[in-house]
Order: sequence, then structure tokens, then C-alpha cells
Amino acid sequence: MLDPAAHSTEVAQQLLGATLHGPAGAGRIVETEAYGGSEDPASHAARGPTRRSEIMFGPPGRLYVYLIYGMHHCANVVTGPEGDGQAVLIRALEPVGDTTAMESLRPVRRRRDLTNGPGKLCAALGIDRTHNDVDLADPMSPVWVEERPEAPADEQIVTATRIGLSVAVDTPWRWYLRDSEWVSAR
DNA sequence: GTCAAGATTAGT
DNA sequence: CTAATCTTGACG
Repeated sequence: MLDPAAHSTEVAQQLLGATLHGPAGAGRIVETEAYGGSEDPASHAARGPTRRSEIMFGPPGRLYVYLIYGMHHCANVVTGPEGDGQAVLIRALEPVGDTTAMESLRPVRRRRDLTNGPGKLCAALGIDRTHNDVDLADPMSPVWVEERPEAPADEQIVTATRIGLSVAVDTPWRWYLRDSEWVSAR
């Protein structure tokens, strides 16, 4: 069962198979990355709370959204004990249900480009910084996480290094579902 | 105040 | 491989 108060490395794996709901649609989580607090140099929380990262230091189970490269939003689940600064980045989704709204919000050539990346999935689901700090456990929230009906088999879960970093490049804190067509990178 | 870098993406 | 685009956080 999903326990946001657990360490981000555990929650990252618990989130695989869960469904992320946003204003414009929903998708099954197929790829995640864990970020730690002060012990993780790649984390926004590495140097203590700042105006951007303060949400990471708040209660677990809330949404942390940030803008990267001036144009893409990334969605994270705050995890761990309050004050620690951990979070899990949602990197890829398999679309669930009607994708009409998602596709009109973010037109793509290939269908797989709709949600196979952290910036892409936010654009498709309509998630941005206005959703910062929402309670992900509440189905009434504009953005929330529906717990998975059952855990994926162990052999379906692949452990890998995180993407796009310039530090801590060897830390194997990325997880994805082996058979998913929607994973952002192998 | 100034400035380099960034948990990305689409296009050449 | 590179441009796009702008916020953040470090430094002074």
C-alpha cells in the first residue's frame, strides 16, 4: 500500500502501477525517480529549504511542481518525514481512459509522445505550478493519485540510474516497468 | 543586482 | 547536436 511517509526510494516503487489523475486526464505510472534530502546532491532539497523547494520539506503526500528550462513542468510526490525534503519525480505514464482532452491540450505526432517524459505528462494532464501543494490522496483534488489495485510482479520492475543529471549520475534511483511502451528512456 | 545552470523537449 | 525560454539560487 502507498505510504508517502516512507523513504522516496520505497515510494518510487510503490507508485509504479498507480494512476495519476490531472485536470485533463489520467495515466498509469510506469516510471519514477527518487530524490533525497540533504544526502542527495541531485535533489532540489540538497541545500536546505528555499522558496522553490520548501514544499519538499512539507508533509508527505503533497504535490511538488517546478518549472524546468523555462518551459516544462515536472510533477513530484513529496515523501518521507516532514522536514526531510524527499520527493519522487513522475517520469512517464501510460494513458488511461479517454485521451481526447489530453491530445487537444498537447497535440503529438506519435501517440507515445503524449506521456513518455516528465514534462510531456504534465503538459498532457494539464498540471502546472498552480497545483503545487495539493493533497494527492484526495480524489477531490485537481491532481491526485489512485492507488494501484495490485503491485506489479518483481521481475517487471527495472532499477536504473536517473536521467538528465550532472551529479550523482551513478545513483540507481530510477524504476520503471519492463514491458511498458511508455517509459521515457532505457 | 547579476548571471550561469537547469530532475526537458522537439527539431536539424 | 542545438535552440528554446525563464526561474532559481549563489554571490556580492
